[in-house]
Amino acid sequence: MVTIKEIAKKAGVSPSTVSRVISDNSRISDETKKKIRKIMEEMDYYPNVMARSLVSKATKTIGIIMPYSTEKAFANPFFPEVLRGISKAANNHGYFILLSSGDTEKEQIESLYSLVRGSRVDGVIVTYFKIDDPIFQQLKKIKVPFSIIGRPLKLKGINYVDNDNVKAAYKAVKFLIDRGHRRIGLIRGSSDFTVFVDRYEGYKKALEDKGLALDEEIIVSNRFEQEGGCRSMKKMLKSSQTPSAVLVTDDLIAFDLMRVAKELGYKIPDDISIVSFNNTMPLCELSSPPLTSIEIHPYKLGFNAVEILLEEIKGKRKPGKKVIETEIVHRKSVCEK
Amino acid sequence: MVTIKEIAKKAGVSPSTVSRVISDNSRISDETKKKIRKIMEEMDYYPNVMARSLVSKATKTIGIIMPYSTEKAFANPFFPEVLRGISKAANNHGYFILLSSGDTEKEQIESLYSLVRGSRVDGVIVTYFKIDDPIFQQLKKIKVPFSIIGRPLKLKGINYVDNDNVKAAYKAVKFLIDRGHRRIGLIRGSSDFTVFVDRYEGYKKALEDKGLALDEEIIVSNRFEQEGGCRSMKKMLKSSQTPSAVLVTDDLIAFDLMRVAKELGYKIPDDISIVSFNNTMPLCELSSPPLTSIEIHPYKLGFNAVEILLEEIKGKRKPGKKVIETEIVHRKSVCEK
DNA sequence: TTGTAGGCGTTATCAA
DNA sequence: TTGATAACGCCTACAA
Repeated sequence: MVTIKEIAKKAGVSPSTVSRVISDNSRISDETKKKIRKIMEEMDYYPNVMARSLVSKATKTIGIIMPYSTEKAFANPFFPEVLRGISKAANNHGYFILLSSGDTEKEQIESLYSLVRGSRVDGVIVTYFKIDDPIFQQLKKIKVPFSIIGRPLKLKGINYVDNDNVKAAYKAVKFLIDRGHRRIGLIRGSSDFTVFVDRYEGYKKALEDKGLALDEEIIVSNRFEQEGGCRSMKKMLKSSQTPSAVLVTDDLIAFDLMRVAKELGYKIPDDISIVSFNNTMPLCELSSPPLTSIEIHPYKLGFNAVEILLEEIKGKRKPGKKVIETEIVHRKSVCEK
Repeated sequence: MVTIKEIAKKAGVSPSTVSRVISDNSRISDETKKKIRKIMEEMDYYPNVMARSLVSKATKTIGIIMPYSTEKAFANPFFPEVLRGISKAANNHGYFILLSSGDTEKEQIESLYSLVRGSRVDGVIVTYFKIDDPIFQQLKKIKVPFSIIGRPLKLKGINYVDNDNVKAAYKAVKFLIDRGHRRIGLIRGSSDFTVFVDRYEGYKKALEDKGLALDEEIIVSNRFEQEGGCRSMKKMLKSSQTPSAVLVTDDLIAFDLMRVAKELGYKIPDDISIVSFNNTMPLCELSSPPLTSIEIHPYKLGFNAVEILLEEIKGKRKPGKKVIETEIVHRKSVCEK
């Protein structure tokens, strides 16, 4: 491994001169610069990042935290897509990305801890927001710059990127109402995540604004537990008055719903219209019928999470938020009534 | 940031003593150890990784290379799944993972270069093998331990993890033949990747063994180009004698084929049976009909790529390979003839 | 069992 | 415009 010293020796100058050439310091003669650059080339020199970080206190690396376990995270195409955006933005700025892992909450926290405390990263991006997740306390405690994808509960001094989920759900419900639907069900998703809370909020608001009553009978709360979820879906569909449309907070769940509905003999969209979230590709296009879904632009979410974070790291701005627009992608799972 | 020195001062010992306690050196009295550990706890000490790597020459980090662009890579659920396996194994060994990015071949190589030459990583995993991809020359040139997911062309001295793709394709074709199919088409995939070359090999071998002729008319080479792909598929389906079954080298392509086939009025599996590769979930289950596909265990591929790599890094073994078994997952896209 | 001193590869400060 | 020198935080002979 060739070092700055060896270059210096070969060039007959001091190590500091070489260092200055590397940083393109203005007070080095062009002549020396040229000479030294040539030697660096010849000797195939590359600066040692470790040594550099040791003095500069910066690693040019950001840590990424996925929901534990990474296992589940990757199952949902949302996260790879977010990662893509992060990757791209980081790359643009010459930053590297380090994936934090951990199958349990505890491992997750340990991983974060060692990442930050060991000075492996300059900042951290958390790809989700979950209420009461201890990771956020940890994050504040260890005082590392971070940004969140999702809406945190307490906003002061926190960077985050999010969709306006209230609005998105509102628009979706309005979309259904405009097409003549009056009895609209909801599959909510875990209320531990602000995403789902917000979508619920938008749903309620839209019904209210249009003078439609909220009916708990056609609101399903269960989620990730496949089993309970299916049972609740069935219950909803068989309720005293079957909904003519359902808003679902995640495509993957919507597919389950479609399956359940078909099992019970309902036709989609004739008997039941469905609008869902995430516009998961190619799933939404391939399902039958193709699913009308709300594009939330996970790539942009990731991309902007990096931008915001780096602005803070570079001291250019105070923490703030960035909202990514959403739009409904029309397919075949909704009919007019 | 609390350092070893501060701990030393507080404890009234020398920094080296503290360092020895950290590495649990056997020649430090239990008493001192206990005392110092307590102080470290109190002062919330955490060793600085950069400083440590600077002297130890190890980063406890492995770099991951996805096909450029990371963009496309994540579109195929195969890669997230591989990443999961890598992540898990790395975590088990206390290693971190650094994602290499780059939208172009050139960027990719630069990224790898700075990763390795900057001493950011102890080793590298390449998640694919592409014939003549300059990344591999680069890899050899910079002399970094690495392992590959996929079968490299020259095997000597290279770590790799792979399925036996020849065998897998062979079994798939045999499976179709056993069910009465005699005219079996193939959608090959780019011959730049050994994966696809091998699957083609297995296909040919199976036909040969069973005394069936190879018919170029029902072998489609195009791939990633959506357009040309569809046209070729149509051509195959409309060939002088439509195949009763098709082997497809990637689920995502199989879905395209299904769509094209349906457009042309063919029923699946009644008119055309399909077997494909990757067992992409939940896609394979959700498609109609659900797709019979070959599980290649991407998680295991990733997991073992790490294991092999770390064995080499730790000097425990010579480079070698590891083969991951495959199996056909039976669904509804194949019928008896 | 512990301390001293030098070094890992860079950068930054202060002189020259 | 350049060179010494110290420092970043840690590790490891070599001494004691």
